[in-house]
Amino acid sequence: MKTTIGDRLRTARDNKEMDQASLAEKAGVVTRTLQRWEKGEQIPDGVSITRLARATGVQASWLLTGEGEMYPVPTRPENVFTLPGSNRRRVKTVDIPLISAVPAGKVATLFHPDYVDDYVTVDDVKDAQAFALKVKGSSMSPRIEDGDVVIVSPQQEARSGDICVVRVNGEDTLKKVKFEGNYIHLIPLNPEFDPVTIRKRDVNFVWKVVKLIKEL
Amino acid sequence: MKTTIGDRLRTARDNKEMDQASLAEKAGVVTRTLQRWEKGEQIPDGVSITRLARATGVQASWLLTGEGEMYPVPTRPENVFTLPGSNRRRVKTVDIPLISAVPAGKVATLFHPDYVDDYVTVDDVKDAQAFALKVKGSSMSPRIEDGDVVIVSPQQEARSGDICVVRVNGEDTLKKVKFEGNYIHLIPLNPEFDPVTIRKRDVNFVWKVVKLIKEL
DNA sequence: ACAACATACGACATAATTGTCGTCTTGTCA
DNA sequence: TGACAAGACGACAATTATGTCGTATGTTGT
Repeated sequence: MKTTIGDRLRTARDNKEMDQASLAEKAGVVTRTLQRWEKGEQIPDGVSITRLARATGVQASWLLTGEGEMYPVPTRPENVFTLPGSNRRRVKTVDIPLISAVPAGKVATLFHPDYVDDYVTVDDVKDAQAFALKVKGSSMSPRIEDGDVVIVSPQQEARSGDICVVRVNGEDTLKKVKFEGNYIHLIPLNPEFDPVTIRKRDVNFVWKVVKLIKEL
Repeated sequence: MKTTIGDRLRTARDNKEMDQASLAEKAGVVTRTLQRWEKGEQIPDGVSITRLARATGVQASWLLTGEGEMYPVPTRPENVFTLPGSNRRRVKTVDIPLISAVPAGKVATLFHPDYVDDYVTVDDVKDAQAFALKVKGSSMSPRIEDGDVVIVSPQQEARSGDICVVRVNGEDTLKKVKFEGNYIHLIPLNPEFDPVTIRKRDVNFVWKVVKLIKEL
């Protein structure tokens, strides 16, 4: 069952609970034209598609292809502004969702509003999928402690010696990792805890920690 | 400078190093039509836009609006997921000067452009006089290490047990402080260093550290 | 200079889309 | 029941996009 642009347009309009007349007006066309689009009799041009996407709140690419996200993921706006002072320079900051608990399943779920508690603003994080986590437990103490916030960049490849968030058999830990063949060593910084060696196939993910924020 | 669909289409084609003829063929139109699109004389219909986006590898929504990412972000395939609206709330952020060296004299001097190397953006710092410092030395290791950035809030009163930037007889150190009568104990976290006890009148200032940012 | 190529654009016919008008159906509510 | 709103759709003219010429410009390599 493949959907057409017309079907998707209809869905988008229904979701917004708009009638044909008002959507057509926002798209800058008459009702009859919108009907022909919804019926698939004719194909809207690019400008109209843009207006339709805006008016219905869906993503233009979804309207066109049916692929990708129907509604935009909660965006993290870039706050770009100029700072005062003689050595003015542009600073690019990013808002990153702070997630209380990493739910089972997909990474994308993380950005679900239910899981996003808050946002933290940081400089210099390239990864659009980066997010923040509050640390629980003291296995990385004293360097990283309970309540600290770590910024995780799932797109960056983790290497031996990096501090990472690792999920093993459904359980999440924060450890220094060391790769060795098919095994991964998880090394707590806290000498009171012992290193653990696990098989790579038991690991659900290894996410590199790129920044640490500690409130004192 | 606002770009049009035509401009973006041209950019996308150039980036792919395709000539008009081959892109036009992939879009299912003749060269002349592609030229009119690039020149902005006419507007392609939805199906053509989809084909153009596919052929050039850019995102359809970028082609249409110029907003969002030009090229799709490398995402894990399992990430595709539809999200409802967000309950995002805005957080107030502050830009704080990052200072390389604390000069002698008043706090206000710190904000002189000559001393400001950079700015860091953080949430939740109430103190308008707050500033950031790069840590040198390892007396607070392993919790705070060389190269970490600390946010200092001179307006907050330091109490026993707080980690502070202390200037004693013109020298700056980062230590845990303990007040006791007319004396202050400066306690490094690093056990290799010894605690120091000094008289209060030898202390130029004690600034409380409210946040620590560590790049990994 | 010459050929080969990519690009640019005018002119005109054809095809597609859109606006306008009218009519029809369906469901809702007083 | 009648009035009304939302939607559906046919017909025709107006508008816009496209295809198919032809021709012109600039660049590259021989």
